[in-house]
Amino acid sequence: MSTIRGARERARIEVTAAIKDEARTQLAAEGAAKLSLRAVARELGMASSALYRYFPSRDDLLTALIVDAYDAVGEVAEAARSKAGGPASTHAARWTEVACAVRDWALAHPHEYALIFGSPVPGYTAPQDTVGPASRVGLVLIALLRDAHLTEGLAVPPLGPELGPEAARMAADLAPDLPPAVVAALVPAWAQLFGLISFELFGQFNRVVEAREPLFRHAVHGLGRSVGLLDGRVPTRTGGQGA
Amino acid sequence: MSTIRGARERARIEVTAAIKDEARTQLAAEGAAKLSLRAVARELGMASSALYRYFPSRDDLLTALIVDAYDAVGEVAEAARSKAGGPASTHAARWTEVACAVRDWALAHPHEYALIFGSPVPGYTAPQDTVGPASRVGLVLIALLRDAHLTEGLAVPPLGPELGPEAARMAADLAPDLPPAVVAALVPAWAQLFGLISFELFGQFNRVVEAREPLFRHAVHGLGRSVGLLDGRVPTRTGGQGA
DNA sequence: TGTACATCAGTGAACGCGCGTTCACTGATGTAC
DNA sequence: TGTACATCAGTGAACGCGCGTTCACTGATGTAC
Repeated sequence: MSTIRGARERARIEVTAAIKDEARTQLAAEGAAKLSLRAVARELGMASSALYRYFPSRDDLLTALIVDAYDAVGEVAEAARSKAGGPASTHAARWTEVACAVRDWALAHPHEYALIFGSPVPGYTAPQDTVGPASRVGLVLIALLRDAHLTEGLAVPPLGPELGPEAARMAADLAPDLPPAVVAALVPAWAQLFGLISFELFGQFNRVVEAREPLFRHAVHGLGRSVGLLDGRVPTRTGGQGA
Repeated sequence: MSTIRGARERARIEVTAAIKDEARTQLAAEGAAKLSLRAVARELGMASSALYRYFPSRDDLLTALIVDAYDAVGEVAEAARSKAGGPASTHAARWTEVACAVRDWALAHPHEYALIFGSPVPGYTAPQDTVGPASRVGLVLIALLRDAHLTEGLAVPPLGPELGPEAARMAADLAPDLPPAVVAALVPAWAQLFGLISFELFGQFNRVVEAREPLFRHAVHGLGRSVGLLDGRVPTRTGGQGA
């Protein structure tokens, strides 16, 4: 009977979720390196050996948390893009909203952020399952730029000749419909966005920056300009709707 | 006798250095979280208790490694600034050389880099001793911009009014002789520079970027422009030698 | 509907490990007179 | 120059801890006939 089998399956899903939730709690309390199966089991009132029915090893639990974290921040970014501003709002504004949403998520989940954007956990190598979720934020940025390219147009950034082949290769891989120069600007901008967040989160801004959100918005606005988004202050306009 | 006391002191200095060297080796092999006093002692052929004559606890050894790492990358940046190009070279070129030197150091010492720019080690909070060394790279960038400001001049970046007070505060703290708008651009640029390096080092560029050095130079060049460095392509020029 | 069997979640004890830190000690190095 | 004493690097045993993982097991849930 599918409902009865469903019951067992539902129980499995619930316990799996409970394990991950408790693991996330411990992550927030102690960090990834100190995450221990025994402590999770203890807190859940189970024998530590029981967890092996759900995750074959500690590393697999870690992998699940990593995938979840990538998915969480990816979802936040996607939501911010589709929600941000009415149709009247500019793509530059949407760009900023996506970046702020990612930052907000990071501030709310610092240890999950560190898990995916901090130093790799020693002795742990990310398996293939993580590469899809890992690219979701990047895909949001690409989609946003594509959208801008097709409507407002983009101020295509300058591109030195020594970067031509790599820009073409990356564009072919990531966004064949965008000018290579835009892709060659976007990839670093993506890294730089997370540099801003990491510095704030990991304490490098302590005793240096006080008004962090305004400075972040300022920098993100600049990043938007660097990838070609028009903000009204730049009158020159290249590309655009099929022109 | 000072030579005899010197002998004891010199021995102390040598053993301290040997401990840190071995600890760095283990850092490179296993990462910071797995660094253990016992393993260091074992490798050195000492009793583990002997290390307590040199470092009162594991955390103090970690702190020493952190300070050393900040100092190492700071020195590399300073050397790159004073060495880069003859007097004929532009400040934009020097900016790029400093950034490349930092990146080269990071690629050569990935675990030491992760120690200072990755996620904080769980349960460890950096003591006061680290704040001086931690700012050395930033100081190099400030000095470079100051130099540019006094000779070539800087294209002062735009600054929204909402950031005015924070920009003024940061400028007063960090570089009272630079325009606040430049400081408000430099601080994020500093974070973004390390964002580029971290993404490369921590694996986010895997399967995305192949020609990493050219892309890095490209992005760093853009960062230089964002803080107002003139690269010949920007004819407008503000500020400058007292003008 | 009832019975025999298979599946599978969860138990609890155990293995073997490495860790940070403390402590009383030995013996060599340095110091004061 | 020689002797008594203080300093200090280094030892080795021990404490108490938590960890990941395995294994034989119990008992409840689901399945086939």
